[in-house]
Amino acid sequence: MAAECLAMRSRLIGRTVTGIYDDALRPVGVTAGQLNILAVVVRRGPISPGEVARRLNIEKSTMSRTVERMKRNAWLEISPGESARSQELRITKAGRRVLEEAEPMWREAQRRAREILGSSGVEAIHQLAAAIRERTAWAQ
Amino acid sequence: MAAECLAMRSRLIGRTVTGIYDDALRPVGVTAGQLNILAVVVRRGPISPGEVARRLNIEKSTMSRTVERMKRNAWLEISPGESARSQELRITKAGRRVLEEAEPMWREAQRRAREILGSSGVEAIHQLAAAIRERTAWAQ
DNA sequence: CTCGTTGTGATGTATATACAACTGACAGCG
DNA sequence: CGCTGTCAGTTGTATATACATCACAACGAG
Repeated sequence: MAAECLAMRSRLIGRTVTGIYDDALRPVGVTAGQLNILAVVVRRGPISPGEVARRLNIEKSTMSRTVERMKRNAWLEISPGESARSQELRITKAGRRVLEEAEPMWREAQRRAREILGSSGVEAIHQLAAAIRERTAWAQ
Repeated sequence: MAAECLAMRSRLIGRTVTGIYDDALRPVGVTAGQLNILAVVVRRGPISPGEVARRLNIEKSTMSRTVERMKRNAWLEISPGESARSQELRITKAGRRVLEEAEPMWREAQRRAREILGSSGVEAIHQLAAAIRERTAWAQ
């Protein structure tokens, strides 16, 4: 069982790859997940947490807590959105700085990950992720 | 960046696949990771936590806490090992029962996961995991 | 034998994650 | 207008995970 469990194996891959990025990003103190959120927020201007979560296929509760940490770090600014029940996220100066500092490191991590996974591995991951996102799109 | 980050994508895959197993296993109250530990312990007789962790490529601290939970559930029994600094894990009757009940569900989850990932996806995951394990073997 | 090193686990602290339950706000319906 | 259902976000609770550090035992060199 342990020799073939797909859950264990895909988590192993996830842990390993995440480790590469988190190692690289440690000097900046941002995680891969947080960096991706920053990237989405900077790109899409003021955007609601829920929208970011949908774009990144993240649970809303995970998003809520991650945003909280990023706000604590003053990387994100949160203001009430159009309707009183929604919010708007904006990147702050500090957030922008983090993003700029982190980008080359992210690039380096991406390079190292490619190296470790091999081009077929990289392709497989992109393909699988795309398939999952498509499949989940229907649920949203 | 968000469109191509390998860390995000591999974690997405891991989350999705894990979700399939955890859904299937929920009635028994065991997670995929715990089930794998049970499988290793039942197979390898009395075995130390460290050894299990090495076999499953799990951090020793993660292992320590997972074992604690499984002990709390009375699925595992912990006794002092040969040397005073090591321990021996044994599966209990309750643990065996869980394993038996869970196995068909695990099989079903595995089937569903295969279905979702497709045969090329399954192959890619096995291949990547194998490569990572090999690569890490050197570090151990 | 003593000291420094290494192996095994435990623990502190922090993030990511899930699911369920909850709150508040809105929107449509009767 | 008042209900009812839905949407956005939060919070409770639990697991998985990482890294650093600690405690302790065991081992090996001198």
